[in-house]
Amino acid sequence: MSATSGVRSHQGENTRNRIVHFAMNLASRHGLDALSIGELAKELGMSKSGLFAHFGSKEELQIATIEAAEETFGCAIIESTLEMPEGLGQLQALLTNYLGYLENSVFPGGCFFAAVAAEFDDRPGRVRDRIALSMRKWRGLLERQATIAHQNGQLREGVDPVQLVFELKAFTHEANFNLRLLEDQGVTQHAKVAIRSALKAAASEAGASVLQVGAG
Amino acid sequence: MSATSGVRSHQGENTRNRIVHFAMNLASRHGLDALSIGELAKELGMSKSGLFAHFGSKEELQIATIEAAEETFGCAIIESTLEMPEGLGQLQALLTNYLGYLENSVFPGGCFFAAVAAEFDDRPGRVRDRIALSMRKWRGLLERQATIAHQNGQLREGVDPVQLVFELKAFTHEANFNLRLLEDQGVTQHAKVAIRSALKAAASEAGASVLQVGAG
DNA sequence: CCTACCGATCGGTAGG
DNA sequence: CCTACCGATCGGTAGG
Repeated sequence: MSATSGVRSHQGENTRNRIVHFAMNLASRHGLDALSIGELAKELGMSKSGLFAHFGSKEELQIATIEAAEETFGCAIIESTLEMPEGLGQLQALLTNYLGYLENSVFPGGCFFAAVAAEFDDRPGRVRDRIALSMRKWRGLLERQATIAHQNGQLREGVDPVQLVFELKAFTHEANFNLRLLEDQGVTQHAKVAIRSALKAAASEAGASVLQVGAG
Repeated sequence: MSATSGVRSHQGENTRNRIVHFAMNLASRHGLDALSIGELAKELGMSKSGLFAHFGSKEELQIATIEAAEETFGCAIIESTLEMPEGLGQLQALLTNYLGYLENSVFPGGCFFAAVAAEFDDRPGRVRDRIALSMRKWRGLLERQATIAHQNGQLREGVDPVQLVFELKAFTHEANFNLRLLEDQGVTQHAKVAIRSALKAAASEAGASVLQVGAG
């Protein structure tokens, strides 16, 4: 990156980033529909039409918000695993990072995608499609590592990588759900126990050697 | 019930029931907040204020809608299990019925409670509290049967009934989630396989004899 | 980025 | 149950 490339960052882009970042945190708590352009403008100290001009429609604002959340999700959960050897170890790391993302409240309203997926799952359109794309990417990442684990002989015979990922992902979603609505003590503990025992049950001897004992 | 007791059913109650029933199906798709009194009145062919008079506030309408959904949930899932012997068999039947409730679209938007729980989990108030009560009742029912199974020697030593219910409930929620957003083929199949193998792994010899082989 | 404005719809009320 | 209405807010536009 050259010293002058920063010139390309117009002030408009910075403002847009500020808007989207604020919208992302708000949407994790109250949903993408409760994102009112007027309220957003008031809280950011700008005029409604000034904010609106950055997007052109509420739908565009919602999609930009989803894309920003996807990047935040990637930084919190995926990025640190990319240098690990692929397979069972990376799969376990992704799940551990997801639970950390819940515990650390990376979004103030819990998992952004769980929240907006439930909100839009019955409303066809571009917003729903963009959310579904994010969810498929995440599931694909988990399934890819489970499949590599399978190919590397890290899973016991007869273990279906897709079925395994269904079960592991179920535990992470249930943790988010219980944490948000029921505010249980140590609810992520249930998820950690479930994930650890599912991974141990699925691992071959070669696989067991790469599992972190203390982690989820 | 005497032949004249029906006189107590005022016409107002019938209208109220019609409203709540319609609201319940609408809310399973678009949420309890999108329940607009004006739209609801239009679709039911009555005036806004006429409909409003039955509840006095939108919050009361939302709570009445949750209570109606709880009854529908009970009829679809719980009622038929009450005459079964308690323990592992009833636990399995409740889970099987839940998956049937998804497959049969008892609510047009999937599981009513999963939808509204995600919507209100970050909005303190009476609506959220009523949703949380429903969820705790349902979880309590599952934990009760798992505990009875434990006491009856239907579970293997070392199996924690609460942990077991966490895992089983996770599979049912994941099925609802995938079914709504990702519209996967045979997604309840993953849940059925997961539930069956979790129950089999948790069951003692005595427990295994009460499990239905074909069921979830 | 702004002010000023549009029609539509919101929850809720007055009065019958 | 109704008509008629309230103030507030919605997404979006005109014009600068």
